[in-house]
Amino acid sequence: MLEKTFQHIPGVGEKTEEDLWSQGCDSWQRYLENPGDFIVSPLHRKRLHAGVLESKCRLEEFDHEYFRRLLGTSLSWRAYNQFKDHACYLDIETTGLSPRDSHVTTVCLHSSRETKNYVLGENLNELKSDLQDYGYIVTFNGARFDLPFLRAKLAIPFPHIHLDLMQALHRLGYRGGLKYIEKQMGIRRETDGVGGLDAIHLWNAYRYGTTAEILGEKVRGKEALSLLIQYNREDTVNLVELAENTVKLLENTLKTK
DNA sequence: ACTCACTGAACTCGTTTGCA
DNA sequence: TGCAAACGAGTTCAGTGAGT
Repeated sequence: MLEKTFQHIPGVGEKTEEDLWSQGCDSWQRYLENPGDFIVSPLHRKRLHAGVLESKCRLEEFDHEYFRRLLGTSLSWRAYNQFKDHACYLDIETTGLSPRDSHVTTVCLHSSRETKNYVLGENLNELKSDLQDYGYIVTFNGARFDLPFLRAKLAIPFPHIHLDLMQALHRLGYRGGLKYIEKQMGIRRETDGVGGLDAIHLWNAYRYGTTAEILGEKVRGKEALSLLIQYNREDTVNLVELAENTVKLLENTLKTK
């Protein structure tokens, strides 16, 4: 999908890209082979040629910062398939909603290579350097929650291409939270019924020895942490199927245009 | 409960097109 | 070549909604 995208080239918008596609110009390669076959204004021709050549080079180098800058948030999904091997899926749990008076308690980072959990007071400080191994991040509502939280609390920069599935699914007409949309798409989870507020209770049960009542069961200590990690892990691992479905659906909306 | 990035509508401004 | 109309990209801003 990325290699048929022209909108990231400065001066080229949705209309010009649609116009190129309707003329049969459906990839960078096709444009470079026979640029004269396609009717575009002289200004667009100049920009397209330079833009397509540069895009090809940057993709060969997997220059995620280049594509992050030019694709922006609404088109980041188009780079998903090309950057899948460089992608990680991220979800965090915290003690509240605001970074001002809350902490990050656990984080899960999932990729094709490994699934790693980070826990406050244990290995949370490893997250920042581990993230440098990736060029693409997938989250659910991460643009407004996970990433700003990590920036504020752990000073983590995010030069990655970011696919926020909530925003992408919103454009497809899906409303509601992660668990609700998972159900709609037939994605199952072991920790069904556990929510974000429970994650706070589980952390307190682990850290301060209080008792948390989760799905009618009383848990505390290591058992509470173990359930919190499992919940965090499922939130993250399920993003893979959700991302695959979302990107396919977005591709279909373009085909039916 | 609190936060703020994103969306979409409305607008501006530069470019292209069509005609004489 | 010059002009006016049409088009499209970019910018601004208010409202929305889901995370723990």
